[in-house]
Amino acid sequence: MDHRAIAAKWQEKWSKLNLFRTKDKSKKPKFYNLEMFPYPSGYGLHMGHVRNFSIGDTVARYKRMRGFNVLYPMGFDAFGLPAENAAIKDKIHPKEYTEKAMEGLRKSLKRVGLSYDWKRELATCHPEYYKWNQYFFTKFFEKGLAYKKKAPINWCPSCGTVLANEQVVDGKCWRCEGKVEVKELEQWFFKITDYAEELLKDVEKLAWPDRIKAMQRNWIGKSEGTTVQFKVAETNKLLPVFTTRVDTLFSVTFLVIAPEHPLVAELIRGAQKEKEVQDFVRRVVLEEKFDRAAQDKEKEGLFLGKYAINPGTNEKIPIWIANFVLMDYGTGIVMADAHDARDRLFAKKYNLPLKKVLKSEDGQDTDEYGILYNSGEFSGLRSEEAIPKIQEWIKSKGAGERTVNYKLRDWLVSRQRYWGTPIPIVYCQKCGTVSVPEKELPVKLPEQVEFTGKGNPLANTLSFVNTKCPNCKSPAKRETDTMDTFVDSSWYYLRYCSPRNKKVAFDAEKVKYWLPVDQYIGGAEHAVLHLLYARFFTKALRDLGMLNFDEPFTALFNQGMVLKNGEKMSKSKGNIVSQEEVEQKCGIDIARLFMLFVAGPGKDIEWTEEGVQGSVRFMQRLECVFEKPRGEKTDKVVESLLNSLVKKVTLCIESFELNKAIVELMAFADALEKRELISAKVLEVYALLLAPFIPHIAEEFWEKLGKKRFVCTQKWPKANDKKINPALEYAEKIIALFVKDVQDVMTLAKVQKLSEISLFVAQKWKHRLYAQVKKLLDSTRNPGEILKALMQTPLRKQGETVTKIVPKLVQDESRIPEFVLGQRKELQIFEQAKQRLEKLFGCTVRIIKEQDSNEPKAKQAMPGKPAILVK
RNA sequence: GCGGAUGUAGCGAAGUGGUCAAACGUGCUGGCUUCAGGAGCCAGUUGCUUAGUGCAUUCGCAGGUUCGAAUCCUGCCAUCCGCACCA
Repeated sequence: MDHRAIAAKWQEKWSKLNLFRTKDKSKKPKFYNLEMFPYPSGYGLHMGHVRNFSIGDTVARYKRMRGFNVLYPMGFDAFGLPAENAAIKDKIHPKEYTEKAMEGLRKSLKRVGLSYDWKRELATCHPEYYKWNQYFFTKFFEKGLAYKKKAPINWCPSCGTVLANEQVVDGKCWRCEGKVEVKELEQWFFKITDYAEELLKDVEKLAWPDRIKAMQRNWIGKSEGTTVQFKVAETNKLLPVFTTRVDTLFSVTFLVIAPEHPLVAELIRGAQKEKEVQDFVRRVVLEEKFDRAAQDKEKEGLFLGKYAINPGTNEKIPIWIANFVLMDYGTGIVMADAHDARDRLFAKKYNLPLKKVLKSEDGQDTDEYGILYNSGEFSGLRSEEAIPKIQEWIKSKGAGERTVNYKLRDWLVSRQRYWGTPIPIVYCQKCGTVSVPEKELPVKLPEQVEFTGKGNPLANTLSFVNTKCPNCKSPAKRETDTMDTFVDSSWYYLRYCSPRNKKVAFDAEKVKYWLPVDQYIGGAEHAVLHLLYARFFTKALRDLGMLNFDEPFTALFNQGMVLKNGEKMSKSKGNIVSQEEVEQKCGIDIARLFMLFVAGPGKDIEWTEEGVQGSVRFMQRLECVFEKPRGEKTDKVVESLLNSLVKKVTLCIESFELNKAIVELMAFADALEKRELISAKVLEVYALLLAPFIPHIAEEFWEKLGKKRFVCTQKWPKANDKKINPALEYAEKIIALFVKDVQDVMTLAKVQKLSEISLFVAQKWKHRLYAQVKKLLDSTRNPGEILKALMQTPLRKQGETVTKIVPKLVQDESRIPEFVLGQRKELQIFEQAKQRLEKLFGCTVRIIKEQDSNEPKAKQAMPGKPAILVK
């Protein structure tokens, strides 16, 4: 088979007939299946992408066959730094670079045979798209959700721009891994902190991987505690301190303030230590923030020469500044006590007093929750009791209150780069900061700019900077920062519902129909970046009255990476296996099949030639199977296997266990190879089941079977689930078990005597009986006849009978049904079971009543027990 | 330190209280077929043993619950990921 030709053939047919175009109206239930859209980097598609998208495509195709109206779109996250860096380096305009890359990516994606609705394609760098980024920005601005402030921010010198907190990893830039510095700059922020509580709370509602949910919770970092106001001695100044351990209040012997805290300057103004403190602050602050945060960093501090009053003890305690206190957590001031390891270290170094106030139940020193002493009226209380009481007491004194603190910071969205959405703000001397009204949007990115690699090209483009105030029409200047590209990806899933609409960002009716996304698929690298921002956007737009749901992605699946030689594929390591290469070598269906088969879709996999060979062989076997002569009738065994195959494959896809589904499909090919009687009907159903996994080849098979239209538009097969008497079913299961053993014994041991078989079976039965009886009692209404048969079965090796065991299992005797049925009825059940077994196994089954065995032992063991013999 | 996961043949990976631990794939060993093969078929791949059956051991380690545990509970150990001087 020429896999490349087949793939091309069917891709063309699908596309010609717009087979995957999605309608916005349908009587079918909707299913929004979405993959994180790719960044068009110009390096093309590698197997990591192919795996990711194949998983989504398999689900989409399956859901379509199951009768869902499936929205399965694709687009490009097209703004971003690499395009701009290419412009500086290779003198290609970012627009050109990006369009080229998208063109290449689009072609590659189509060659993978992914069933996207390409009519809905979008690219975030097009003005028709980013216009709405700007629209949302102005709405956020009006509502106070977007604001500008001067703050110390993360600056990446190599990217020449600021970064959000989420984009700093280990003190390094998430993109270029360059060292991040701290700068004081005026920047635009989105007020994501307003949603901290809701973002945290709603994590519980999500059908997301635990890992991702934990990371989100962790990032939001809620901690409940107390803000205590420490009065500066001999003044009315208050120093607010956040603590989670207010039970150690009476242990506080000094305060420590972050050096860059604005109150520091105020405290020392005019004091004799002023100069010394300023020098210290300058030195510490100049140190890079992320070096300073290193755990093994030597703790350094300086006494300010001032004192505060501990509201617990009313004692005068010294105020220090130190490098280990973080400005951006809590209030930037900590109360230092003897029950914190860091504070103790610091106190030791500078000879500060310490005072213990906690001990454990057994009188030992402890830093954990314990029993208070030396704590005034709270002595003797346990920490858990003391905390709320101290909070109350402090509140009544006006010296503080219960507070909740979050680690989450506001989202810094300004970027000093060209290739992004211009922030739609104008600075007017008269009117101040003015947002651009909707009718003047989009503020287009000027194309005639110079890429020098120094500074923001927009800031150097006067024709862009100089404008008129939208209010008063007097000369004004534009904001030259662009938006973080994560703004683009925070709402693209809404745009897919109406991608060409020029009047609104998204058609409310259509969004109401399609959203939220039923299945989102993507890598774990966006655990706190994109996923948190998108959640925030959804909630913010809801509060602007534009959406009526709280969470954008109901279910999330993290696919694993594709490794080569144990490492993630990357350009720099030179271990990229490209889509093109694989398509040439073995065909895209085989590659897809391999990646879905080799491990669960959530695990990392290694790309190996040997592994792919397995899929090649399976494909060859499939070809043989589909070329076998076909009859009218089908082997009964095949029919039964097919029925259970349908059930299993359906179940596996539903639970994202695509690897297991393929295992079942492989096993069925084996069975077909060994059988002679196969009807066309069986192969048709088989082709349907294969279709989501190997879409092109399955179409080819379908055609070979003489079927019209497409396999991918057919209905998913239904398993034949006949309702049967549960008692009968049970008898059948037991007999099936019997039959298997008898077969084993007879074929392997070549033993003819039934008594020997009985012995063998009886031994094997013991443990099975427990299970069966247990299940029987749980699941069957009237299992008397079978139970009786079971209970009469002696278990000779252990000298036990079922009768002895059953009461142990069931305390409630009443649950054991009465045995009203006699021997004759019992045989009748076996007779019925026999008939069904014959169907099932396609062989002759005879019921034999044991008589006249020569072996006395066996006779004793199996008195008159019906057995089944297979021929 | 906090949080999340994972631990089963040489490797990848099934099995999550009971028919059988190791399906399926790959690798390796032997045999058959072939001019040849990076092709196909058959057998084997924890140990002892058999003409065939069988017996013992085994799911990171140690306990516990159960008639019965890879599976449930407790405690350790190892690996991976995220956060971290978070007060």
